[in-house]
Amino acid sequence: MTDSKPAKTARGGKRERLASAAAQVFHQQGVERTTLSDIAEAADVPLGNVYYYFKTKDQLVEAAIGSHLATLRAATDQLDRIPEPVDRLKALIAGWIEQRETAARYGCPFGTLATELDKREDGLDQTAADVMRALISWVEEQFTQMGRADAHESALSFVAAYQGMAVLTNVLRDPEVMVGQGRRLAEWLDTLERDRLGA
Amino acid sequence: MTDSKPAKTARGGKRERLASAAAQVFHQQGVERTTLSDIAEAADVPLGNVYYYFKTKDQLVEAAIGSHLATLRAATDQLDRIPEPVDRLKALIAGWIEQRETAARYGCPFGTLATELDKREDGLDQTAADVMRALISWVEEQFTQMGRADAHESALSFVAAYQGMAVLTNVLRDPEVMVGQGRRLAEWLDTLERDRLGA
DNA sequence: GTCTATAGGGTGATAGAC
DNA sequence: GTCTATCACCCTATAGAC
Repeated sequence: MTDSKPAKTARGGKRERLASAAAQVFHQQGVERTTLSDIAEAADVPLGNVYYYFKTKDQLVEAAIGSHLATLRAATDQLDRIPEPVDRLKALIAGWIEQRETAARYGCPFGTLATELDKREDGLDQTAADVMRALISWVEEQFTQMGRADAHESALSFVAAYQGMAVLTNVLRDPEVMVGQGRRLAEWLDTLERDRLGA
Repeated sequence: MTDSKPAKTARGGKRERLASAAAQVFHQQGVERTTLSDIAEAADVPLGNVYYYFKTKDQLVEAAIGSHLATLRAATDQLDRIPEPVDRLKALIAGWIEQRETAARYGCPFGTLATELDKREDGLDQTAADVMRALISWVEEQFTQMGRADAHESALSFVAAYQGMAVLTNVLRDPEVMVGQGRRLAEWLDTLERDRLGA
């Protein structure tokens, strides 16, 4: 989806550099406030050259979404090595807490992008929705393995809790919100496990 | 803050019309994608005339935030008439669920605005943060009246849960997410009350 | 007070030299 | 394949007629 060119890209992988620079700058400035020259500069590529790799700005947005999906895949691949599903979810929370300073300044890298794209009327919002669905599915699988009958609803609650605490952390500009709310989310997981073992 | 002009506004309250039109159009299109002529048209005011009431686009953003604060105040004033604090929170959730179709299409009117403003570096994001704090404070007061020792943290969780379900409802374009997650949030309130009465 | 016409600045996109 | 120069457009904001 991201790099299916007939093996023409010479060296340096400028396309990847542009895609990942786009993801970063979009996160910090938002899509609308970001100019192509901002991205070119961040990727250290001459402005006019951008159009050789991406014909439109929207294609850069699409590439940025792909970049987020790749990041998600890499993260869940790592988490899947943890034996217990509940610990995988806790490790995911720990990762979010680690990113608290970034979240306080710019919000969730993917959530804020998806929110911005949802104001538009083109199909880009659906591409973003697919990434969110991928996260929810992975979380749902953990709840299923934990033996929860309401795995899907629980997964929605779990991801919603994260998105919500990211919004508050960002709006209040307070990384400690992420710490405190992340802890409460982890405690909720403990409650679920206790109920399961107790019943 | 919104209308402190020396009683010059002739008739019709064009200033208020512009402020509330701005809030609505910003919600649907986002601030950056909204032009002054979009707002002028929505408020049924000639484009050039906008500058008589607001010298810059940023002042319209500020007015829109003020409009959201007024909406919040009106809502909590109504809710305060309900005898039991837990029922006030439940009524708040019910109101959010009622707005589910709008949330599915454009997200939380205030949360998405605050998120967009947080990408900027001017002080407008702090004005938005004040409104979020006002909501959290009101919710916290209800938890305090319910006898919760962790009223502040609970209020953050409550508002975060709403913001999160609004994000998912919006990104997934599915109003039913708000229904299902709203119900779970209400059930959590029931759990708290049961624990309190049981202990 | 109200509105029209327009200036001024900046951005996405293209043509074509190297 | 790589990059520079530039076009064409749109939007904010202003000057000034009514």
